[in-house]
Amino acid sequence: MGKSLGEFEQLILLALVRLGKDAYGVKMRKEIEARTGREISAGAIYTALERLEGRGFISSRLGEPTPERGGRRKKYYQLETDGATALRRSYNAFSQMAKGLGTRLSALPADAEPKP
Amino acid sequence: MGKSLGEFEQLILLALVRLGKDAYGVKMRKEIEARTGREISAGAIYTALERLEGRGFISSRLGEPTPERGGRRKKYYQLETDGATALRRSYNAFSQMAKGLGTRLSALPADAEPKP
DNA sequence: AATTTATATCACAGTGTAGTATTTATCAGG
DNA sequence: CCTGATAAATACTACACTGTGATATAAATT
Repeated sequence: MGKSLGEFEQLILLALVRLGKDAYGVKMRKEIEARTGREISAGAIYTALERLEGRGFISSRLGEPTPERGGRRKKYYQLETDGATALRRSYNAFSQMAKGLGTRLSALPADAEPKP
Repeated sequence: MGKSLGEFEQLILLALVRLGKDAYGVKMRKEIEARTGREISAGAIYTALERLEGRGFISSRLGEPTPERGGRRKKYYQLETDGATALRRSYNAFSQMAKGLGTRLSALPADAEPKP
């Protein structure tokens, strides 16, 4: 596809930005679920993260083990230049397309009516 | 995938809402290109439109021939209930995830810095 | 060893896209 | 009025990339 992001990838990068230095898989998943109300399988996150890293959009480092009842170490992610660019583009594209439609969108429970 | 929309599909539905009764392939394409600055092949639009119609998200009707130097008839699209629901969801998800990040996103030319 | 936290792998369906082709209309010349 | 040229628009094809659930591993603590 090249430079652009899928919808899910967008959400992941947004979660990453939101969480800042505390961005790792499990937490991103919870963040997205909490904010969007949509359920996400664990696997989906990691697959997407790997692909994003493969494209150089994000980078990762392993965290130190924390004494919180054991468990595997966290893998923290950081947004890279190309990822930031792509995210900004997606964000702008969406904003430009949605600009001025706020009301019409929130008020679309049934079908769309062009003008009253 | 079920109910959710891809990024491109979002843009198409947003274009559709924007254009209202004047929403047909060529015009949607121009609208998206004009607003997002990103080039789109003609084929991409129609493939996506067909799939969206297949899912019942939109419906279409053929327009009458117009005397504007000939050419095939336009196919006008309309947003259906399910499509409106899906679009609203996508929109809300994105908004929720991006909420408060406006500044941080616009100001991400290079790489991300969590906090100064 | 059992339990917990977290990430990894797989495989298949769905979406994105460019490139090429086809259809349908009008226009101009004869 | 036919007929070929031209214009406008949509359709088809094929392949790469993304979305996703299911299942499996791994690494740490108790």
